[in-house]
Amino acid sequence: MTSDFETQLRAVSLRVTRPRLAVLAALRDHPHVDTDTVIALVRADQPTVSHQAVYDVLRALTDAGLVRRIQPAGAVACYESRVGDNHHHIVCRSCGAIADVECAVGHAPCLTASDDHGYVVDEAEVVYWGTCPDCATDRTAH
Amino acid sequence: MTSDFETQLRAVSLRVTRPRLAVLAALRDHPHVDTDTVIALVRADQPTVSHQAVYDVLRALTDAGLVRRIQPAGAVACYESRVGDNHHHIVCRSCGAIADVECAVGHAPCLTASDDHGYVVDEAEVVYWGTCPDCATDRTAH
DNA sequence: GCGGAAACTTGATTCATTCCAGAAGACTGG
DNA sequence: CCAGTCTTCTGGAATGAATCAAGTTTCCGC
Repeated sequence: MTSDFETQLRAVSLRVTRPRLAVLAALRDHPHVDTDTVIALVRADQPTVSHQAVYDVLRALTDAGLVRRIQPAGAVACYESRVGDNHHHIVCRSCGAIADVECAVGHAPCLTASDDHGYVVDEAEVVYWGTCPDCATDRTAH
Repeated sequence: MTSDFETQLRAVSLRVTRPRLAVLAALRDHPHVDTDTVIALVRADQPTVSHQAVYDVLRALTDAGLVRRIQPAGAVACYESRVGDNHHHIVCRSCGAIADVECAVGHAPCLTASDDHGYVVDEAEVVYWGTCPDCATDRTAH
């Protein structure tokens, strides 16, 4: 598993360092975490890692395509390690929880813009907004 | 036109003030502007308006549903006055320009999550990422 | 092992956004 | 038309995620 991360890093020509392995491990175990949480998780394993290193690593991994950065409006940036499978997210308006949603159609016919204004579109991102089960229960229970 | 804004404000039980009218006018004339630009546009008409008032007004108008807040990942918040017509946006990765896209299908069949994880979904937001014509030209011309 | 380059540490800085207290302005009932 | 009341606005300070900068350490090919 650790060696798996190592393989991933080498595949994109990135050096294998402890902070990077720790970040990848943290994201594997905790999907949809914000930067602060990543820092805390990494430090549980490697206490001397600076927050700057985590920001740096997350940027490097995002640029390399190993992790994906998601940032719903009004929330801080979150990261996840699932990439390349075209899935989307549901965000709770109340508590900010994020859940994965498989792309309903796979080949995404609906995600071709009707009028692209001359833009070259390379990705369509879908965010569903709603209320998560916990918050819905709270509201009903009042 | 000004009286039109006044009618809109009264319809949602908001007081009619100069800053609010100026913000609505600015958004009508300039779609997809960030907060700083709104402040500049408002001050062109009402030089004494504080930045805090603009933030306050934008929040009030957003809560009331008169304007819509959009915030693509990695960009500051932008606002637009088109609401209620279920349109989406194309964002240029290079320069951040935003263009409107009509909803391709109207009733949005593709925007029903395949597995909602128990969430109550009330909105599906679509953001297309790509390159705008200007940036595409620059890149080709090199 | 060794040299060069990428990555990390520490600390300060930026900038959008929010918080706060007091003053001003807008609506309601008389 | 006028006073009272409550929302809204002004001005200034504070917050916090994210970035920048300089110097040191670590990694990798040779």
